Order: sequence, then structure tokens, then C-alpha cells
Amino acid sequence: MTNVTLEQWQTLTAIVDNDGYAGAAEAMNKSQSSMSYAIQKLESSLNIRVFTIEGRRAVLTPIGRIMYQRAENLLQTARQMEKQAAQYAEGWEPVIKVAMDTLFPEWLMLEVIEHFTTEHPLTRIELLETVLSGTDEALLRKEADLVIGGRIPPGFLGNPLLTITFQAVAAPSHPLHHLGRDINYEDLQLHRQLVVKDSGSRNMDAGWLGAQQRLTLSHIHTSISAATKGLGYAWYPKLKIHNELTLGTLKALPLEMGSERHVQLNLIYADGDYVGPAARRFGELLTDAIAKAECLQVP
Amino acid sequence: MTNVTLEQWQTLTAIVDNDGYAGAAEAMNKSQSSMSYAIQKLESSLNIRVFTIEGRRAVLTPIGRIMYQRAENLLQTARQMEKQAAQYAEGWEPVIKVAMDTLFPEWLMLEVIEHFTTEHPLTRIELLETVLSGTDEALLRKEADLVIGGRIPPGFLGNPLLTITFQAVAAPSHPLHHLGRDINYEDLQLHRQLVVKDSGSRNMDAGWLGAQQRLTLSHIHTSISAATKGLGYAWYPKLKIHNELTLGTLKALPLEMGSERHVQLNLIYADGDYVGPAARRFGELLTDAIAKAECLQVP
DNA sequence: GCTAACAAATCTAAAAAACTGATATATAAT
DNA sequence: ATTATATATCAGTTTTTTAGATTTGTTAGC
Repeated sequence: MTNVTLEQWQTLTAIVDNDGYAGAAEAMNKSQSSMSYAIQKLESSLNIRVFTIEGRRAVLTPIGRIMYQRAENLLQTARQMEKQAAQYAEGWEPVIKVAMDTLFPEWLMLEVIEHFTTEHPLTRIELLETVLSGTDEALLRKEADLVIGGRIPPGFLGNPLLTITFQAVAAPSHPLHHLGRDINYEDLQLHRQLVVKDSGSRNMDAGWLGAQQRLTLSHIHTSISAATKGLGYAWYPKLKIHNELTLGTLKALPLEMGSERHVQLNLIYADGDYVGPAARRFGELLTDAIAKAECLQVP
Repeated sequence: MTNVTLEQWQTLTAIVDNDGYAGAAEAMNKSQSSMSYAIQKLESSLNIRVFTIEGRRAVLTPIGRIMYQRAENLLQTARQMEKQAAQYAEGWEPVIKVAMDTLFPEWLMLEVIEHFTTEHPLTRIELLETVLSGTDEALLRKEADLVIGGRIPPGFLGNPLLTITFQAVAAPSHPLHHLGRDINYEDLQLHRQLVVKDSGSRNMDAGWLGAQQRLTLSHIHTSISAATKGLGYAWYPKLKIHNELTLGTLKALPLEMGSERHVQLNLIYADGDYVGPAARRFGELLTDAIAKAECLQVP
């Protein structure tokens, strides 16, 4: 079904780009007659003319011009494939899988992905958002090469990335805000806690204070929006509820103790023995980006 | 720079699709040993392995899987190019240029384009929006294969497509609406008329009543929005101001005579002698679409 | 554990293709 | 008219691709 070879398409583009058979021949390190041969082959197998001789120059026909454009595109993708293979041959992974705990600020991740893909356009990134034990599983099942998570499963090595500060909050209208005193453990027990669903199968719990009622939501953003509507109280990363706190749709709860909690997020490579250069570079960019982002600095 | 031939990529996909060298050989009408040869060639020139022998089966390596995906894509575009060439060889234009007077309802044009491109995905459409003499010029300068316009320049043949009804309108707040009587020619003279700029070089005039002041705008939509803001009166195609009339942001002017005008739009082929099958088909679809659209029927 | 069946790799000779250099043809410039 | 330039054609050579036989290694049945 494909009768025209890449080399024939390339001959077409070379003739156009080096205006003429002679130039193309030189550019391709071949003889002029083989240029002629290639075009004749192309023309006869497609049953069209791509060049007409005007005077003593070869000029593209209308369909030739279109084929030229498409040929350029075809060749470019073919070249890119070979380039990617070459990168792989040098040890660069063609794809890296990154698992990220939803606690991690996504804007920062997007920034790093942006940076990485401009630096290495041929390495694809697959991003997996995980929660708690889901992050562990991604590591253990080798579903990710690079993981950002709070727990470091036994046998893995992790580097601290950044510390996430959690704040206990509820909507201003929530009863907990109208006790007229600091809130204690028993008060919390009486109200509904919003919990983010564990993406793994082991079902760990983010909120360990046993609240009578719970509302488990699958994503932190859903959960936050539930909290603003007064559906319950919850601990959220301060960074993720900055807007809600300034707008006043969420308000910090005055707990007797433990109003703030801290979780350390770590950068963990799935395979400690051999980390591919792409995964390693991605990790570097992540660390750099965090170092630069002053809003993440612990004062 | 391209060392791997299309046929080698195709061998790769054939082996995957027909699970095995033997199947691929049969599918490609070649011998098993030439499959083996092609893959070895590919692997050595890319310096990667795309298959590993697991047991007695050839299985894709990770990079092989990625290359397979990309190869499928590459081959598909190569095949499409040849298909397009074949269509051209049979007389189908690779691109048709359509010039459309802005009076023509654009939703209808988009509908027809949608229909045509699903029917003939390999023929590209270039749409040129023209006004008055611009439409003529598109024909005369052979800038379009197919033209929808009001005037049929001498020497061309046109088929009536549809009749556009113009309505004289102004914003409800406009002084012309507060005369307390029917509007006559002299009344109009005293006010600013909104005119759509001729896209051609001959500069014909859409509004022929010589109004003292004129505001010439380049596009009918700009003009309509100017009219709703009370900047002047104008004649617009009823179809184009349906929304404005129902919302009341524009109101029909009670003229003594000539409150409505009619313009016939015609379908004109640039080259009467030989119309390509794509252009002809596009014309058919246009005519059909107009016949079907009941809101365009003259009662 | 042995054997038959199977799948891919290797080898060699043959066939197909692509390539070159020389030459022919046609056009533009002088 | 003559020369320089650009593509086409031809004939012989080189390179690449192919088929068929054989080999190597694996699985499944007995």
C-alpha cells in the first residue's frame, strides 16, 4: 500500500529546497541521474507529475506543491522517530511515569513539566495523581519511575522535597465556628469530617481522629468545595486553600491543640539502582523549582 | 538523516499485527527471512532492539512498543499522501477555494464544509469571505474555484442559490424611530448610514442611497454591533439580525417605501469549461443544504 | 526425557533496485 | 551561432533485497 519510499519523498523535498536536481544531488551525495530516476519512480507510482520543466528549470506542479508540503511533514516525523530511538540508545527513557500525591501543588508540577518538555521534547511524561497508599502502590507495582509522596515505603530511598502545612478549616457558617471557645477533640467528634479517598487499595486514612461521620470524596478539590458549602470540617494544605482563606469561604478552626499539621513530601525513585537520565533530570528540575519558589520556603 | 525505510517500519507493524514473523511474511507476500532481515536492518541502524525473543515468540521491547505506535502513525500519513495523489490522478482537486459573500449565512457554509470534509477528507477547503466587488475579483483573478455572490460578472454562468432579504433597521433609541411617521428618503439623508466595506479594489457601494454621512466598517458583524449601539441605520440581511430583532436591540425602520430589499445570491463556477469533481460536489452539497433548510424557503 | 512441531536466525545464491558516468536533449544567455 | 545550464536517457555496475534451505533454540505432547 505504500509504494513511494521515504527516500523518494526526500528527493522531492531536496530538489525543491536546493532549487534543482543538481543541487539536490550534491546535498544528498548522489548523482544527478539518480535524482531524475527517483522522481520518475515517484511520478510513475503515484501516476501524477510533481515537476514540470519550465524553460530549463524544474518547477512544482500544483499537486507537487501539496505533496511537497506533506512530504516535509512526513520526513520530519520520520526523523523525529529516529532521533527518539537514538536518545533511547543513549539511555534516555522514551517515557517517564510520575506519581504525585495530590497534596503536591499542581501549578508547580505543571511548571516543571513545561520546563522538562521544552528541554526534552522527545521524552513523554505520564502523570498519575495518587492519594496516600496509592502513592506507595505506584512505587511497589513499578507503575511509576518517580514518585512524590509522604510515606517512604521500606526498601526505598527518598529525598525530602518540601513540607506541606495542613490547616484545620471549616466554612464560617459551620457550627464549630460558633462555640465561642477553643475546639477540643470531643467537639470534632460530633461533626462530619471530610476525607479524601485513598487512591490505593489498602485504604489508609488521612484524618486519623475518629470522627463519627465522614464524607469521603475522591479528589481534594471536590473536598474543598464541599467544605466551603459547609458540609464538614477538614485539614487541607494551606497552599491549596489560600484563595478560600482570603475570600473567607473557609476559616481556620481554633483548635486547642494541633490546629496545624505538617507532612513532608519526598522525592522517591522507583529503581534505586538505575535511574534513567530523564527521570533523574526531572527530579533535578523538581528540586530546583521548589528551591526557587519562595512561597514554599519555610521561614 | 533518515536511515530506516518506510518498508522497514511497515515490517515492524506487520510483525506485531500478525503476531510473528511468519504471519507478517504472509501478509506482506514475502519470505520469513526477509522479515528477519528488515528488522535486523532497522535495529542496527537505530542501534536499539525492538523485539526480544521470549520463548519462541518475538515480543516488543518497551522502546519497540513506542516505535510501533509511532510507525503506525507514520505509515498512515504516508498512505494518506498516496491516497490523495491517487484522488488527484483521478481528477479530484487537492484543494478547492471557495469565495463567499458575507451576506451568505455562515452557519450554513460551516455545515456544508463539515459535510464535505467528512465525505472527502483529503480535499482541503479554503474559504474566502468577500464583499461586493471582492467577490467578482475572486472570480476574475481565479482566486476561487467556486463563488457565492450577488453579481454574475459577464462571461460567467451562475445558478440562483437563495434570496437574501434585507431589512432597514436602527437601534430603538435611534432618532429615526421617533419621528412619529413613516420615514422617507430625505429623512434617511440626514442620518448616518452604516456601510460594509467593499473587499475588492473597485469599491462598489452596498447602500446606494447617498447618505450625507457614512460609517464604513470592514465586516458585517462589526457593522451590526455598531448599529445596536445606535451609531446609524443600515440594511441588513434578516437572517443575520434575527437575534437582534427578537432581543429588540435593533428595530425595523418604517420606511415609506423600500423597507425591504432583496438580493439574489448565485453559485458561480470560476471555470465553466472544466469544473473539478470536488468543486462540483461542493456546489451540489450547497444547493442541497439550502433546499433542506426550511428557514431559508421563500414562502 | 525424548521427540515432534514451531518460531526465529543465519547462510548463500539469485533477483531486483538503485546508482553512476557518459551522453542526449532542450533552453537561455551571449 | 555558440556556449552554458538543466534535465532526461542509456548502459553497465554496485548495492540491496529476497527466497529457500538450514540451523538454533523453545514449547508441547507423549
